[in-house]
Amino acid sequence: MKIEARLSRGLRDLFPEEMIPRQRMLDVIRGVYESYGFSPLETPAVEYLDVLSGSAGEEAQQSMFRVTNPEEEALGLRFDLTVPLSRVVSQYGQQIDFPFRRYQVSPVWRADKPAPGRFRQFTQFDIDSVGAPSEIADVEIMAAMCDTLDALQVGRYRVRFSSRKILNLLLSYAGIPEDQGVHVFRVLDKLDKIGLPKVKLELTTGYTDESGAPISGLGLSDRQAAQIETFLGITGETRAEALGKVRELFASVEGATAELDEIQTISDHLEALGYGSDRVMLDVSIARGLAYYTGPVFEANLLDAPEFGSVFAGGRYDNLVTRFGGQPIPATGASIGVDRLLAALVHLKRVSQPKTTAQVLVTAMDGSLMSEYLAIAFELRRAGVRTEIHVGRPKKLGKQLQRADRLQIPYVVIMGGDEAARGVVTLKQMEVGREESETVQSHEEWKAARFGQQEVPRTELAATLRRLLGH
RNA sequence: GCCGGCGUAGCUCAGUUGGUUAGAGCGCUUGAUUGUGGAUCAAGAGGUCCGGGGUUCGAAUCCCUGCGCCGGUACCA
Repeated sequence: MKIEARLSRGLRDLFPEEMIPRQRMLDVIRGVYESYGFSPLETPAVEYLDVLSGSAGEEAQQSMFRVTNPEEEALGLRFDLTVPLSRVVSQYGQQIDFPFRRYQVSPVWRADKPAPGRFRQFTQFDIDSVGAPSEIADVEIMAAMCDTLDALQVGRYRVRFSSRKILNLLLSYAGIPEDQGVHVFRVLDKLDKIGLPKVKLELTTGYTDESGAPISGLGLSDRQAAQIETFLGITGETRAEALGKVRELFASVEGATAELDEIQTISDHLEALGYGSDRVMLDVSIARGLAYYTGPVFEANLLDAPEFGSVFAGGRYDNLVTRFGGQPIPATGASIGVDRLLAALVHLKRVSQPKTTAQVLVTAMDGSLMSEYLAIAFELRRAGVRTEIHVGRPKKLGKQLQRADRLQIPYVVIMGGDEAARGVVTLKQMEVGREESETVQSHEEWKAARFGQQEVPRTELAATLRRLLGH
């Protein structure tokens, strides 16, 4: 019986044209993280189900992939890297040198409905400082976010930050019970997506959307909704200006001054380090859906591709390890959505997607010269040039050149009996012909022109290629 | 999860009120050109018409059902 070759929904294979820019991207991110002294950690893809779900409860488990082992224990695939980190910190507490500053790049799984740019397996690249109560740790995370986005050359971007503490002040200000906070924050988090009018309706009476689906409201009063609207309306050209308006609004709220002073400190440090309000904004409408955040929260968007949403986000979570029964350990960090960011950069045409890593193709035209072709290829490899030699069935030169063209291999080495006798090879730069083909009409002319070709003494081939490739 | 739309060649799609042997463009392979990519021309390969069941003399076409994809919405620890 024939089995159909196929993948379960939401999963995908990554071909070379996706993997090559992706690996470059991971290298760049790793470089920035290591420049801050973060160190690598790896944990298994599979964890005990109760470790993963913890206090999150049943609803957390519906989008989790479940797994069983031969002992029939209840296991699941991790859905983020923060929960495994908190497990590690709890499990090895005594042996870890705090602050534990680690990075981790790994796939995670969520059994959500797939959507454009959204898959059931995707890769996160996280940094976190665990055991770091100081707001300096938060400053570093935000600075690292900026440095990473700069290094990736993503174009214009904006990091926005706020704090759960500011949102808690909002609850006091509007007279909303603390236990309703997470629900209110969840609605506020949708502001970018659904807009203010719908947010207000969802906070109060609820509504029926365009498709006829009923959206239940939280039952806040009109007055409370109006207070929240005033709060959400706070903007400023600079962080200082926005912060001033928050101070003004919350002047009568108990404890507001101390909480807001912390934001001030973060902002001052960022300013001193050159992370100005053009890149890092204070935006009090940033809520982040996750319930576990306790302090500053951050979110980065690409200004040229806003439809991709936040590509890099995080915050402070001081209580996460308490679910394992330990003492609270202050922690802060951020996570980059590798797949989403790459999709955005592809969309913006900011990454090239070659189908091969090869820089040179050594063609095999004359079977009697095969050992010479091999010698050339290995000579180039030993000189640090990524080289492919024709290993397919014997083919005409035209077919071999066609492969170089399709795979976007920039250079081709051609050597027939003629060149061999004279101790030279023909080095062809493929891009020249690609440009000239626009104007060439007849095939005879095309062949005769031999675009981008030069003869190079065999002994100088490696040095010439190294120079052309900028080594 | 819920609402709506759509499943025909590798891709994008056409296919008459249900009627012979299911088509087009692009792509692919081969050749024209046995040492030159693009263009052009010629020839060729490629299909369980998403699966299953039903109606009918006859189903890609109509009905039921399962699956998948797309859009919206909910959820997102």
